[in-house]
Amino acid sequence: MNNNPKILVVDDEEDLCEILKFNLEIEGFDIDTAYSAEEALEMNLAQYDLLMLDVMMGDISGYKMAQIVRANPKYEHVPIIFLTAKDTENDMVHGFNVGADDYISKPYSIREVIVRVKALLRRAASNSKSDSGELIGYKTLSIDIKKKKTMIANEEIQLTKKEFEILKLLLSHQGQVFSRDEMLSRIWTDEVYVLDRTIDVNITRLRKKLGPYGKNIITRLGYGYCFETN
Amino acid sequence: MNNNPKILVVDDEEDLCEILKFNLEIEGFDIDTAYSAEEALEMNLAQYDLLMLDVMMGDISGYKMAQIVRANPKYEHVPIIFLTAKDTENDMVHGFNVGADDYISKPYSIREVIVRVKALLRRAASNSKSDSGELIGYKTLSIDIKKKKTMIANEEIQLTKKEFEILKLLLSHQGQVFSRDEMLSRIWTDEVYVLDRTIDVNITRLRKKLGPYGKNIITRLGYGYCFETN
DNA sequence: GGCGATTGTCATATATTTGTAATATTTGTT
DNA sequence: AACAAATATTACAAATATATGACAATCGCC
Repeated sequence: MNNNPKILVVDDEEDLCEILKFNLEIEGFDIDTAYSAEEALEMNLAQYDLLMLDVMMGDISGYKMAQIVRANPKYEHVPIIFLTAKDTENDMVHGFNVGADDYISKPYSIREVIVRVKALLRRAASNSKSDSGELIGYKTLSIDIKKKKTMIANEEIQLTKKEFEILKLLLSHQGQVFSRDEMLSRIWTDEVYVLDRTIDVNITRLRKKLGPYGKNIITRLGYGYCFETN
Repeated sequence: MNNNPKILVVDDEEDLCEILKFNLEIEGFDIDTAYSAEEALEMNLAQYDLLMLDVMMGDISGYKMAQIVRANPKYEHVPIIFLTAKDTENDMVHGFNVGADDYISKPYSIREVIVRVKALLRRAASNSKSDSGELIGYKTLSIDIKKKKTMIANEEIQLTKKEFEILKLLLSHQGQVFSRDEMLSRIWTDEVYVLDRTIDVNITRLRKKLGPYGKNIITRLGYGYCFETN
């Protein structure tokens, strides 16, 4: 498992998908492709750091897809870039109105796409602490995202990957409740199918290792878990 | 003091500054202007939600200014948009490389500028606000949707899932009456069939937990329940 | 391929929520 | 005030949800 940004490219012109995939992978991104909005909407979109949508596609246009994505609380935060041949001002305005973060009209150069993708990811990352590589913490508990290290008052705590990922998620959104499904889609890769109860077990393990801070991971019965700051 | 986003426009063509100022203020932004990078750099840039920089300016170009801004930890997070007549791919790439979040080349339409500004602010805001979940409330009673938390004057009230969902429904439509059937279809899953009387029982429980605010959940005989603001 | 660490599953124990039914109270109407 | 209809309350049982320990499967690494 690596930490490259994951991008989903959705375009019904398979050649264009491949060209983008090829070039963006050179830049160090992980690219998945879908050849229709329908196909894309069946995927777990929360796993991506960015969606690149073609506007003109079969039954569901890129605009329509963006609206669907933005209406789903699970996905609404994922940045969206439109790629399109349409180049009137109205189209662009419409694109932004359905929630685009950027809008690139064809013919576009690959370099333009790359720098715009990077700029968007840079901003998205700098604002969501979780990816910034900075320290996240609460009182004497802190985690270092880049070093994958967990400390309690200068003592290092050995967490496994899953434990660390769960703590990272909860700690970087203190107070926010995450359902088991949400945690599964954010932390587990989608090829893997595991039971809800797996979360419970990992939470138990995490709590045990966190000692006194274990109490801060609280159960919202019927909803999920959160890290509570008291 | 209001809460409009504050934007600084830096351009040595005073007319262009004024045009932007005029149009963006119509959209509800607070605009300050500076006619050179030197002038802008003497201001407290941290107060702004966005910097709009012309690339071609006197002694210090927009690019140079962006580099200076980005190098200062106090300002580095402020989003930057370049406005420019330069329109070669290299210029654009350079703009992004010095830390731009967007790059708009002249001739640009005011509408394009406006939607791009909005998109950028939307993203910048959505990420910083994302942890302080949606709050709904009445007087000292408030609920946090993301945290699934209920507070009365800084005291947390422990509600069960059904109680919380009922309160959320009533509180987010204050004054509106919901029939038992409506509440059943909104809060209970389709597969489950429960008696109308179940609602009554849950309402009773909720009222008890809400203490003084229990009185605000009132019964419309023959119709249902609502949260009354008195 | 084998070893140790990690991770998932299951079985079981425990805790909490929720629905129902029986009973009491309120409300609107006459 | 009396009555019927609607709602409130209470207690209990059933249904759900979670916690945890033990074991099995899997992964990563040499």
